Amino acid sequence: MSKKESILKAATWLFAKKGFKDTSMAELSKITGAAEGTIFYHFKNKETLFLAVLETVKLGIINDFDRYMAKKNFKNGLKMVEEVVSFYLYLAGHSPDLFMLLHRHDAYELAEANPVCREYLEDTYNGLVNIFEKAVNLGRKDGSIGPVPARKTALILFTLTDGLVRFNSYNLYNAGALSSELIACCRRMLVNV
Amino acid sequence: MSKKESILKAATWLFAKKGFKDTSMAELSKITGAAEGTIFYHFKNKETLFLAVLETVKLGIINDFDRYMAKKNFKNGLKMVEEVVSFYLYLAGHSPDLFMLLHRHDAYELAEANPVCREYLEDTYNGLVNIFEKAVNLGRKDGSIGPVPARKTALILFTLTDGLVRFNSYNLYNAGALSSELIACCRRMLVNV
DNA sequence: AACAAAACTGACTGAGCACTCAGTTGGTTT
DNA sequence: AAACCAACTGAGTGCTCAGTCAGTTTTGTT
Repeated sequence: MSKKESILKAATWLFAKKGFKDTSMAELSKITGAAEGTIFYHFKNKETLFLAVLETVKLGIINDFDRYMAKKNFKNGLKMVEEVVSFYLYLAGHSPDLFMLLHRHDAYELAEANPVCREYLEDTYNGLVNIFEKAVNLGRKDGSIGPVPARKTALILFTLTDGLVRFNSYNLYNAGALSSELIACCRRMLVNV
Repeated sequence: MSKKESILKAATWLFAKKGFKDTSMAELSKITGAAEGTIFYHFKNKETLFLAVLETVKLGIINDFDRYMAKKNFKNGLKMVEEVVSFYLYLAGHSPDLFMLLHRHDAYELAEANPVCREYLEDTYNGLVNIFEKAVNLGRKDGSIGPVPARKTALILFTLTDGLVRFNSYNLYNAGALSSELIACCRRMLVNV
């Protein structure tokens, strides 16, 4: 792994763990073994580094989902929704850093001023919501899902799933214990009666 | 309004707008017209001030809900769920600062080390989830809601509603346009068939 | 009026921070 | 071997910030 790569990797971890402001370049330098100057040689400034991290997060999540979708074929739309929800929870459990970064306010604050940042966020969320929407549309066609508006329902499904992941990271409630109930709720919400 | 009160009020606004780290005592001093020394006379340090803010947030939200519940009587449990969701969205729209503070990571990070902070958060969330649970239990009894586990369902309803509020504050999607669909989803999720 | 306590002040301090820059290293080209 | 260059270094710089403190003003009490 090149020094640039290890800086990026450690930065992802640190930004996720501590947030933008509480991540210091001195600590990043210590963790990676790279001099502070080296960090600024590869990344113009802290904000640029953060943007690079956001891009890898976006690519990482979208790539994980693509690979999952490629090797699966779903019985019907409703089943697909259920499995997408499950996979989302699985991913969030296995790559907590990626989701933690999306759940902090840092990126949204930067997005207000920085169009590139905004684009990364929109791409990430659109990619995810689109998958839910595809599943709902499939279910509408094959009859497993009732007459619900696809896009809005996809947004709600996504919000619900993502909200549970977030709650889990707060350590206030154990959202893991809710996952099967979550899927039951989605089913009741969608199923064609 | 005493100087202490105006410091607390301005701090709530600033912490919500900028987060803990990006809120400076110098700016707080300028906004309130109180000298920096005055702030530290009333609040031992920045963290103590933040805790005081969190307490007012907790009291504010719980108080708002209490007053709402006191003057309402609901047709049935399902209707109550719907109206509680609506009221939550209404409150979040009218007191965005309170919810923004709960949606930032500052409080959860502090809660890891500070039991008082953790208690404030748990009280706030428990107060809210309990209201949802009451509504679900009512619906189970009066038959408007099907045989769902009350606590878990309440948690999911809360997560869903709160998730929508959060998404709205990100300015990525307009969650306001989703509120009626949200209530329809809750209804489908709960209704006794 | 005299006094004490509480409220308030703002210049100051020391620590931490992002970022710079003059210089070094090690590999490749001519 | 000379010239070149991208990668790398870390002490140094200027700035911001939370928190302090010695002193002043306001308020309440006798």
